[in-house]
Amino acid sequence: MNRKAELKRQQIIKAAYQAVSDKGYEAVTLQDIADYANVSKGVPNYYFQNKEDVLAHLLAQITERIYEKEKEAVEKETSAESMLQAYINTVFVSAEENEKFYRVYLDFLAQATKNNRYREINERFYQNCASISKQILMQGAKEKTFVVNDFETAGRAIRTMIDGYMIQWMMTGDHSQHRAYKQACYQAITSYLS
Amino acid sequence: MNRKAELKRQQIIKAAYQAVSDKGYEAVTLQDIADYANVSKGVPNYYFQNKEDVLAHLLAQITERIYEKEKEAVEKETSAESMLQAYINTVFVSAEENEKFYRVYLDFLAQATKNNRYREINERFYQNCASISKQILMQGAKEKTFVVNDFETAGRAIRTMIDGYMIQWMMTGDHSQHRAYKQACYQAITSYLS
DNA sequence: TTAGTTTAATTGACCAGTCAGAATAATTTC
DNA sequence: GAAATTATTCTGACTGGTCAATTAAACTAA
Repeated sequence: MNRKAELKRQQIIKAAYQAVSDKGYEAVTLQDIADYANVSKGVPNYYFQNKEDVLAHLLAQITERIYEKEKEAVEKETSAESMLQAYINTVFVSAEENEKFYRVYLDFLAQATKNNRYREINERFYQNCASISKQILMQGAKEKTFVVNDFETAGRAIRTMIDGYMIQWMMTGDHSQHRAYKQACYQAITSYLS
Repeated sequence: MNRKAELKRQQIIKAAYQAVSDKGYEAVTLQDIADYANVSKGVPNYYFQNKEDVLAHLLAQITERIYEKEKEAVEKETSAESMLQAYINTVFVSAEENEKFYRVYLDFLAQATKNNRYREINERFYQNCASISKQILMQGAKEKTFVVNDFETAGRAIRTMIDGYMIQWMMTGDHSQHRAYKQACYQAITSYLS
């Protein structure tokens, strides 16, 4: 019952993810989302308040999932360096997944400047990312692997470089450069932290 | 004659800039652009092929102007450190101008993943930025102020951090943090280069 | 049967681009 | 230098199309 409804909602969110990735945030229609989910046009409106509601759930879900993956990967490691490496590896999973995610995420970031709901969801994501960075940095400080004055500042710097490199990679439109950007990102961060 | 037409085109591009900043890339209509320019609906279509053409000219113009300002500011300086400082100062001009520019620019970046014309214009902008970074880094290497292995890599890293910090600042929605983000950006770059 | 779910049809709104004709500016002619 | 002619620019109604959201009808499974 409620379980089945939850599955349906998942189905719609997943379809919305694919649809936004293919067509872009604004271009996407409820019809598209319904088509990708193999349901009729009315269904998304039945399970969600409106189009924005579907998309807000989508943003919340993809950022939450990314965070959980990152957290899990980092917590498996023990040394600061391997934690950082695991973090970067999880962020730069693969060209295909990264392109899909950042196409959608970038669209939401652009919207977030005018939409408080998206901004809040993203704010939570940033804070989650900051908590991961802090974990890595504290380990690094303990080991004396990294030189850290202020955890807050350094944590922000890490996410800055990740997002910055990812966007630049996106703009090249060249999947084969994925590995190179990942390494450049890792080196920029370690260079910053030493 | 041709001069007058050019003024009119400028008027429309300027109006489009304001309109996109206020309403967002996709939400903006030709009617909005006409309204902001105080002309009737047909005028943008008279001076440009279509809506996308107006917006492509807008992107080309704002990126070109930013580049020219940055270049001019950097070339006034002589030491690597002051060049870098001048660069950052020009990027982080003021909260108001930065918000306006990045609101629009971020919208275009999101579009660029699906629009080759925008991607190419942005690519040119990236290359222009890279040439500025290179100028600073070469001076830094000569002075031995900065440690640089690869100009290409370091140049990209600089722009990465600038864009990353600017986006994070945008997401805070807090104008009063502008100065803090500027300094954080400067410190991250110098820290990376030493 | 009936509550939950899905489909199909409808409504009302919006928009890009077109175009015919109006208005204005430039040029020519006498 | 005024009138006539031509070129340029502007206007806004109109077209064809799209869309979100609503509604009512149909289906389904307990």
